[in-house]
Amino acid sequence: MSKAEKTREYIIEKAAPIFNRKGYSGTSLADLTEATGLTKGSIYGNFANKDEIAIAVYEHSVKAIGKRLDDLINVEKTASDKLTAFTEYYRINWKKTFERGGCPILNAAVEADDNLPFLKNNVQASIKKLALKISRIIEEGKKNGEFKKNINATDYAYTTIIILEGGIMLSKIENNPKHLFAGLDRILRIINEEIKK
Amino acid sequence: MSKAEKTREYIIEKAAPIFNRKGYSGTSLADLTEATGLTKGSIYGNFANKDEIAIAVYEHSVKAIGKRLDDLINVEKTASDKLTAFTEYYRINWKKTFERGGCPILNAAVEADDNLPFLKNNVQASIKKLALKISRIIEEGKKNGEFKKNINATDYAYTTIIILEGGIMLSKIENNPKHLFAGLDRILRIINEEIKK
DNA sequence: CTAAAAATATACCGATTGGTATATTTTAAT
DNA sequence: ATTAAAATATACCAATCGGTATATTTTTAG
Repeated sequence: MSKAEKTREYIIEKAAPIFNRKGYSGTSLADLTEATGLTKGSIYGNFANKDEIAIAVYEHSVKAIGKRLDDLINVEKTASDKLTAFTEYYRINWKKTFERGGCPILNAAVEADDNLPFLKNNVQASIKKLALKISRIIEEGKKNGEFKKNINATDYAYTTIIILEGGIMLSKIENNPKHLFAGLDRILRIINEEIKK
Repeated sequence: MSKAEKTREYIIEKAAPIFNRKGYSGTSLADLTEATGLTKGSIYGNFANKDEIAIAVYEHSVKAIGKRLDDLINVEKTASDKLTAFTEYYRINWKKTFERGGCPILNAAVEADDNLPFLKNNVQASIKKLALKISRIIEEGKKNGEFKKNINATDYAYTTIIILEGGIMLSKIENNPKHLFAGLDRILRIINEEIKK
């Protein structure tokens, strides 16, 4: 890894929680020079403009969560346990997640939809990817006999995301994890009552 | 109503969709002078600063939705029909709502939690008010024998909000109402299967 | 160790930001 | 119709915005 590549990653890592907390419009380049200790010249030597930083930061944040989710999911054997592990991630990490500004997908989705066309495709793609991660587990459960065969895996994947993100939003603004936990409980209940055989 | 009061309301009405679409940080005073046709001097003659405009706009937006919800709910007799009417509001108005930037509560919650302390209390209060609106209907149903007596009305109210806002977020970024509709269906299913006797 | 290349810092740019003092116009009571 | 008060417009402010040309430093290949 060249020096510039290292610097690029360093900038992304330092910028990630700032963009996630303050949003794209709310984050200035002065915020980034302060957080990194670098100068504008150095940052713009590694990124063409602010948009490019925001995209790189968003992709980095989503990828990091995906990896941490996979680490938890992949140790489980059954589809049911994998879905439970998915919900456990948020039960375990809510505090750290909230400190870093909450769910990057939720934050970016709400800011980007009307306002940041350059980021919208990335957000849409990351949501599709997350839905695919969940629906694949459900399909796996259908195949190995754990789950009902006549259910729509994609629909349940999106229902899971809806409840998860709604719960994060509510818990974040109330500064209390109980709504998120209630959402996760609701997801598990749906799995037990509607998805499991 | 004095001239200034009229101007104040006029500014709020014109500013509301702009703040909702572009967010607080993303909305400039130039946006507001352009949308109103007024000058900065006139706007600042009616508001002390940008924060005060944002607060007034937020309160106006939430109040307007509350009123429209009440108009739909109050024509219904049973608690069950009132809750259905609540969900119907979003089925009917999703398009107009999306054009105006989506749900003000969701948007403000996501931007305010880390970033806009001056608005946070208002968002928290409006969510509590919405939860109360729903839980009162549920309590009404418990009293008149429609709903089970042993359920927690507040918990179900917050579950409703979680699913509603999660569905709005997803549908908005995908520009497709299906996720919102699926959320509303899920809310009605919960009412039928868990709340109704 | 040297020298070219790559990376970073300095110093600047015009435009825009939120905000204000003051001048002008409009409203409304007499 | 007159006039004081209220409302709005004009013209400005310093600070910050994203961005860049260029100088300096650091890295790295030979």
